[in-house]
Amino acid sequence: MNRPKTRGYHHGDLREALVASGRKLLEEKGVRGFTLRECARRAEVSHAAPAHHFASMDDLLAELAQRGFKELSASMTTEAERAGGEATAQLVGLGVGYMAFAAANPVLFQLMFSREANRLEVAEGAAEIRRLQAAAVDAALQSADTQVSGEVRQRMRDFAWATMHGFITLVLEGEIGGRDSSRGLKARGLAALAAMAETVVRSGSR
Amino acid sequence: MNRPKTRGYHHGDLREALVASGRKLLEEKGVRGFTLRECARRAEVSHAAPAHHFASMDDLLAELAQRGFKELSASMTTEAERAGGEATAQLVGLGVGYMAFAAANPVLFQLMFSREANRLEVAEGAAEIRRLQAAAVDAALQSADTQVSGEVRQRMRDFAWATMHGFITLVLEGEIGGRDSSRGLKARGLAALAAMAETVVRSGSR
DNA sequence: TTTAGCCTCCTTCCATCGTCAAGATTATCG
DNA sequence: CGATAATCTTGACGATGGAAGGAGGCTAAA
Repeated sequence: MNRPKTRGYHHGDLREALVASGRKLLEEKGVRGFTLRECARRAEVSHAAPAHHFASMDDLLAELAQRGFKELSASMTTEAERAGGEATAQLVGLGVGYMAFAAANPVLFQLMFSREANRLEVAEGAAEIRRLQAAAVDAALQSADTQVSGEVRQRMRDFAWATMHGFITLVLEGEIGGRDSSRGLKARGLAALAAMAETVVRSGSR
Repeated sequence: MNRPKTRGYHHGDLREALVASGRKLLEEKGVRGFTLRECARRAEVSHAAPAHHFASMDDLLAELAQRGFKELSASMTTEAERAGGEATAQLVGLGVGYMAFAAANPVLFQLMFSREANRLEVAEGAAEIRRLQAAAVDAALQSADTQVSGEVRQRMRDFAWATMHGFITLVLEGEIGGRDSSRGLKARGLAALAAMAETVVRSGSR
């Protein structure tokens, strides 16, 4: 073993080390190439050590997904604040934060929204995203100062989320903007978000 | 072995049998639970037999994805024809076919659009979908009898695909309509598609 | 300070997996 | 009929996730 002598038998903070190495490994190898043993290897620990911190590999993945959702909502609120106070601008801003996170963590994003990581704690993170999104849609609808039925509001929430989720998903899968520059892709994403926001407010002023 | 005596040492059509059992297995166990050996087991064949028909497991998955794309485009064109001749109706119809296929084959759909199955033949299938989609968007734009720039047309293609892909994706991941009835969900999907189509034609009449 | 108990980590073991190599069996075609 | 190719089986290898039990180090009570 060539592990640093500064640490002895005990690692100190293996749990965090596993989360860190796991996250890197995930982006490198993809969900299917992810391996608990390689994870332990990178933390310079035996292959059975992780069991004391995560009952199974899926537990580690769930933890990664859960933290991912926290980062995702942070990225969304950050971009929304930067976008200013107007309702549609905020809605677009949320989408920008959403896409920025996904682009920076493609595999983690895929994992977060894969049915296989659908535990309770993870679903909680997704619910927070839904709340952010719904609130922004509702605000945009209200800014168009016409009352709108509960059903239309629900439909616009669906629609708004679907558009922003679908666009970035297709980008990550290589279906949109294969040989496009990052700059050009961002513009296309913004255009999709703008079309989405416009449709939302228009449905409220009718 | 209780394999039918009608077949001896040779299977007869192992390739097709593997494709069939593989497809079932995929939906049952998910992408991560998919196993080449279990696949061979269900075809009542030794664990190494598949190697003569598929060089690796990914080859089998690629074949499944490729066939999936053929079915997907068939489902889309079928629904589009049923939708009648109007351009926006056709656009919505394509989306209905898209969602119907995805709902009927959730895991396969996920596989088809996962970056891991991104071989040349599979990408060809995805390109066909893109073509269908793009043609319908262009037709809808043209029906709004105003000329539109190439860039706007591209953006509307993005937008339209993103909306329909995003909606069904979120449904499959359990993020939309968790405890909703199938009927209700279909209505929500149609509403999203309608909002999308309306936005497309509106961008053409301005 | 000593010591008992607990937490962390390691080693070993098992069943399973994908893939490869070699042998057995059948089909095909000259 | 006989040889060649295609197909399938058996057996093996390295790697994986997980379980079991032992060893090392920490902490708190005595």
